[in-house]
Amino acid sequence: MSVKIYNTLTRKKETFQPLETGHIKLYVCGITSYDYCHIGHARSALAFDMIVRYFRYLDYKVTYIRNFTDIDDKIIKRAAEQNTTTEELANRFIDEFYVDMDKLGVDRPTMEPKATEHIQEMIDLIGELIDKDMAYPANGDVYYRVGSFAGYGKLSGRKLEDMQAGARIQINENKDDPMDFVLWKASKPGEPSWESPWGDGRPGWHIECSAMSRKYLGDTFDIHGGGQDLIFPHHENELAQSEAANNKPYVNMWIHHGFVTIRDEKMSKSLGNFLTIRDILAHYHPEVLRFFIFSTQYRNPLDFSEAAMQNAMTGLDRLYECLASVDKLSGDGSPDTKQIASAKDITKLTSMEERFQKAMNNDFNTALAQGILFESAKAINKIIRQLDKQPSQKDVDLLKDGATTIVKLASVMGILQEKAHDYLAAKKTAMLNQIEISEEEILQLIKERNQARDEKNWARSDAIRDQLLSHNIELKDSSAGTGWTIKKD
RNA sequence: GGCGGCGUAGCCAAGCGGCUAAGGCACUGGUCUGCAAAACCAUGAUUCAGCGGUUCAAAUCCGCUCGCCGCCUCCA
Repeated sequence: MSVKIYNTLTRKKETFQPLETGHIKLYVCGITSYDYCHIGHARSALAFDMIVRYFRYLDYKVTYIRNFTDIDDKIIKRAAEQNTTTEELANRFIDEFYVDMDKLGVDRPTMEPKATEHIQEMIDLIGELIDKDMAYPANGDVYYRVGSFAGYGKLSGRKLEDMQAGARIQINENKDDPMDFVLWKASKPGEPSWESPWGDGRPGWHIECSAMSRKYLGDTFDIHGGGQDLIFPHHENELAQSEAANNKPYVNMWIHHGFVTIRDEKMSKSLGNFLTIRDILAHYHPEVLRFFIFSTQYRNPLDFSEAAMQNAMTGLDRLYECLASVDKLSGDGSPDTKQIASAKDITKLTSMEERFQKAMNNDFNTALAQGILFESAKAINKIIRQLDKQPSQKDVDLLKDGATTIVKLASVMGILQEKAHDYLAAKKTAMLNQIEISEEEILQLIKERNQARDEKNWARSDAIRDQLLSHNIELKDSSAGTGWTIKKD
């Protein structure tokens, strides 16, 4: 089985084959750090976290580089507004980024280079481009000569003429051609700057990724990723710079994920319709956000809403409830009892991993993968419900193996990673804090109600249940006793 | 204006030429229960925005129309 990935460059799903057998080299554009991260950033981090986890699950070695842009116009502007340095501001929000990532359980990439720590590599790269006449200095700036690179536009599928026709490009008299883009910017007084052969200045945005990816992954590497909004101009320009400098293909496979939208509009800082990661985590368990994000295939738009988050939470709870009920199975089964699981349910469970891989191999179809988890949980619930007091060894093994496999597969998406009991208990505690009744009171009332039930005093029993219901507490009677949960709206 | 994507049950969402169109949420009926809840079982699209075409066969390929979204400027 091989992994198929949609490649932006060819606009097709292709069978993925790393350049070096068993070792995947991946570069992803990280954040520009000048503010808190929003859910769109979370989707990016989580999408590639999932992709890397899946490759590692398949036993690939993955070298994963994700950069920080810690110098650019917006950082300079924001630092000036806040009366601080670009360095302090950028580092502060890198720290905040890690706070969010750690809460979300995002694995750290292999390396996270910062732009400001690779100025020399960028100057070297720009120098090579000038030597090849692919770039030219002008009044302290350096520009890339777009017209000299034959492949310009191949990633974003644009023709140079079309771009010029509808272009909204600022007039800049330093440029030979309006489409040329900046590699090095002369600094204005007071701005952070670095020495260069062309005078004091700072790098343009696109050159940093070309320089850092080359340093850590080489001239040509397997996968380059980012959001769909980076295709043009950022990735188009990176490709132009790197291929012109190295005379080699830059990247084999380009992966671009879709946006998070709100009311079907792109969430972005410029539109102001964004929610930060910490806004969400204040109200939802991190796994709920992960579950929500993976409920749609990574390339499709994902519309954020409270209803969608509630939906995700209900689904996640259901899976945890299933795992918890398997955990409750005590001891070993009996070798003498007959197995009651149906052939169909046995197949559902034993084929789970194979079906999961098939889904994931098809361009990381996490939506389908979640469906497979639900089908498996359903089969488990069904078997448990039919179980005798002395369950058969075969059934117990099937259930425990099924639950173990669910947890293992879910780990690719970073969900179901808590002990089911702990997750459900923590949830209960969190919910208790929102209502005006203590657990002791609840348990006392349940005790009273069970006494009433023993006396068949149904009026009293129902009154207590209604009383608890007025506090949003729902009761669950079972042979094992009476449990309770917080009612969903 | 140029380029790209999407339109599948009440909502979310798989499916990418051929098994009864996954799965989740919601709804309804049943089993269970003193009654409930949870769980389980069952039910829901003769049909995939519309219209044509290709094919023995199309939600899936092609064309046109309608609607929505994104990129073309910093943006995950």
